[in-house]
Amino acid sequence: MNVGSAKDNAVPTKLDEQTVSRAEDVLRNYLRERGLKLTSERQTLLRAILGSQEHFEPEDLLVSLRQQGIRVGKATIYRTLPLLVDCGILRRAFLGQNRAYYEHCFGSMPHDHMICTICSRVIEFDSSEIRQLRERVAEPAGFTVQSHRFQIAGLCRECKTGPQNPSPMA
Amino acid sequence: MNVGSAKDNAVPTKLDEQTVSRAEDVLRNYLRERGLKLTSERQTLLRAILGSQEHFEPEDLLVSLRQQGIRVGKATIYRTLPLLVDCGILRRAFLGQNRAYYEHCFGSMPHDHMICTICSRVIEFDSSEIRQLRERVAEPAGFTVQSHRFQIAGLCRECKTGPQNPSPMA
DNA sequence: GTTTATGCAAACGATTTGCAGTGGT
DNA sequence: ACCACTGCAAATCGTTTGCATAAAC
Repeated sequence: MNVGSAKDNAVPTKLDEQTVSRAEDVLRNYLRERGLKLTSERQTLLRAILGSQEHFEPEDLLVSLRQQGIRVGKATIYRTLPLLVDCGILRRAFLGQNRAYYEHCFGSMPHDHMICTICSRVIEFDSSEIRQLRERVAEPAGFTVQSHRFQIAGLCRECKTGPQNPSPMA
Repeated sequence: MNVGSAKDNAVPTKLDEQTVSRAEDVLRNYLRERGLKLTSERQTLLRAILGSQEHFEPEDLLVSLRQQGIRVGKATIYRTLPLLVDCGILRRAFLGQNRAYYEHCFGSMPHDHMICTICSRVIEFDSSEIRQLRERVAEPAGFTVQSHRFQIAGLCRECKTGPQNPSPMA
């Protein structure tokens, strides 16, 4: 059930070129449909995002790219991320407190997050049960589900014995 | 299963004095335990919050109080809300995009929210099933649950036939 | 060629913080 | 009296926007 766990942000890793080009197709179609353009910056960002295995903030992307000697304007990043969300490549994941966290969801198993209130470690878990539950809950209200966000705050195994931290869900 | 629905923010309503004084006790104890003080501003805010039946933002509180001719500094509000969250009277609820939403949870049934992506209507629903589910999911990871946040985005009954809006979960 | 995108820097808006004065305890 | 709290205004910080230039189509 546990899919993985994470700590660092937006660390670029080896890319599956196959996946990249499939994602690029998705993006290309999405853009064409609305008369938008597939610029080199958008391709760069798409690559960077698919390469990141973790949750990241817009700023992380900027830094990560700079370290690779690639310069992309901050505004471009902020303007591009919503596009990628909209075409289903990216999703906004859990929120720390009042800032945007993203993770790519292209080809990855749907999941949600547990976040340790002490060490901030993030543990992912399969969300299929929640997916069923959300339908069951929405139906009697005549509500049509588009998406959900589910996050659990608490103490991870390692922090359970350490000093307590009361803050429930920042 | 459906507990209610909401639209406007922080509209003061008639208060159950009994509830107010119980809540005040909770707050008083919480403060005393850490050498903090029960000021008149904190009492004012507690009252205002208990009186609000809806989800609200810090700014809503400020405005609502001003309308009643009560002046409380914005900073005081921002400094007080986390205290109330910490002592369990308040909770941070769903987040629009990157701002803080609160609702009081003193004596109210635990619930989560469905939010219509078109009209922003909020529908509350009982969260007991989610509470069981979160334990089931946390246990194998050795994770101790403190709290969760669950929100469903989609189309409410009324908007289902109106113009579509793609944005999944802002 | 036309139109959308980029990069920069300025603008924004929510939240936070420093500080002098006020008020619980 | 002491120390925390308030209010104000200034400071932060993530995010958005305006505009001149560059790049897709």
